[in-house]
Amino acid sequence: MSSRDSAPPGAARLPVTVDVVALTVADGALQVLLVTRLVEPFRGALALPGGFVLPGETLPQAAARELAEEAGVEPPGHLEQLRTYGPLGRDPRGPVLTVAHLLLAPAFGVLAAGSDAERAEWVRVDELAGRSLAFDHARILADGVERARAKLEYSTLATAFCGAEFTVAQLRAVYEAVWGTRLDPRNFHRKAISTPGFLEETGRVTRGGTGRPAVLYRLGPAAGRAAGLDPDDAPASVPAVLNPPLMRPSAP
Amino acid sequence: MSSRDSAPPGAARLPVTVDVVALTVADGALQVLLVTRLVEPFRGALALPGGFVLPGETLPQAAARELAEEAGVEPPGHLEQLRTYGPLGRDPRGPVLTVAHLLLAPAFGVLAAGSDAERAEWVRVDELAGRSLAFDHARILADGVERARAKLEYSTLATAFCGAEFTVAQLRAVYEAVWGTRLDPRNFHRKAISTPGFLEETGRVTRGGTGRPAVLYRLGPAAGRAAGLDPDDAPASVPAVLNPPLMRPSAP
DNA sequence: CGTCTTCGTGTCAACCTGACGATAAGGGGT
DNA sequence: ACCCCTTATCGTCAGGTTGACACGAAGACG
Repeated sequence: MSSRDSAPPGAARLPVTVDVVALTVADGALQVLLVTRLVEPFRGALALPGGFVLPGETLPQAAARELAEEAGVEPPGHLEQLRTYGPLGRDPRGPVLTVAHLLLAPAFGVLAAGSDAERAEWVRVDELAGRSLAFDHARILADGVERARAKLEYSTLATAFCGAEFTVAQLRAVYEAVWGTRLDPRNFHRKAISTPGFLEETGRVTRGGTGRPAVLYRLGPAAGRAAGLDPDDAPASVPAVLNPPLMRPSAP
Repeated sequence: MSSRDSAPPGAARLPVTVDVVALTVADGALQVLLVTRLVEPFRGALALPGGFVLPGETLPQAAARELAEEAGVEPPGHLEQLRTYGPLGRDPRGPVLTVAHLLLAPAFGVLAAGSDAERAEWVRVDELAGRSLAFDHARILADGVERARAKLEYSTLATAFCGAEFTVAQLRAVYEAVWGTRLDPRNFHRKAISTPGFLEETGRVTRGGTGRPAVLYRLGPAAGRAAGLDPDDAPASVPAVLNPPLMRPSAP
């Protein structure tokens, strides 16, 4: 018998949460926003920011609200859905479905925790090896990092880690931090410049830094800018303009 | 205040469904399994097979059960999660969360609908242009097809459409059907053969067909075979062994 | 005015792709 | 047995892309 009847007979009504893997690049390293849990279960453990979806909320809205509550700011950057986990075997209190999201953003400061808010902080991903997270958040984080690494290969998403204007060297630093590798500056420069629609010259250059000044670019027309908090968060929102892709080096 | 308390205060408990984009290649075309709805809403309309998640079920279990109920068979092939579609604005009865899945399988027969079961049938994707599906299933289907097209580029998933043993020409036919393009048989053969770990010779050849007999292959060791109904459906279950990828031709 | 540092351009071999010719190996008709 | 048709597999070759690396450009600093 078909089970899409108007009144689901034995259908489960599940509590639904959103968890956010918020990544940024700072100090030359990939960092993730984590909170210290103040309540059971997993009290005192590190966890991804997140919480229950409220009635009348869309998923991106819930993700943005939780980020705002726990980091204290309206986060910029690119937000996309990552994957759904559950509902069994991931919360000791019972079945819970969680829709994980991925946020790629320029470094932004987190508000010091006020009163009962969970304390949020940036943690270097490479220093999390071995440390355990609450729930199944270690796996969700691993999936998010892998998604980010893969997306840099064939999309222009690396620019989501940069500000509005950036140099080719800053963009390269993003790739190096996310992939954990070193890239040849000259070859990277050639690929970035020669990819049509990737970078758009602003006409301005950096000033005051050490070494020769660098030309400033912004994200070119080929990429759909500002996927931001698009309520209809399209999966193909970032087109694959890097064709052929910029591949991460496999073996050293 | 943090909202991951043990008793969610105003947290929504949502009905959750799974919908399955089941794709196969038959008659040289990409086809999708659709059912005709027998109940409101969208009575009489075409829809993806799917239904409510039952208590105590995992998501892949629910997807497999719905497929079995509506197609009448235990489907083989590769099942993976596609994406979750938000609770708002997609079902006239109210908020419903649906976790869409993607099944890539060799052609299998669907049981003629028994009694009250919805009638399931294979429909060519290219003949669906313009026709509308129930709920937001048109968009889910589009996302699933796009995911399948993209995955063929850098993974060995095309073999999920084939049986245990197949020829290079059959594999090429899968690419041509999914991408809707023609590929040069000689260049495709070279790429498929020269990719390490992709194909493994069985030592046997086809018999009886027209033309020169072809060598039979099976999926090589580089790919994690049988992602099937893995309860812990890993997202990175299919490694990117096609490096550099096999790119679909862009513009003629 | 050197020197240091980083930015940007050029060069070159190795590799990969797309286009396409050539050969191999069956089946079917005469 | 032979020709012909079809499909599979192997080669060849020009053009584009990558990785490695030399070299000039342009500011900061002593």
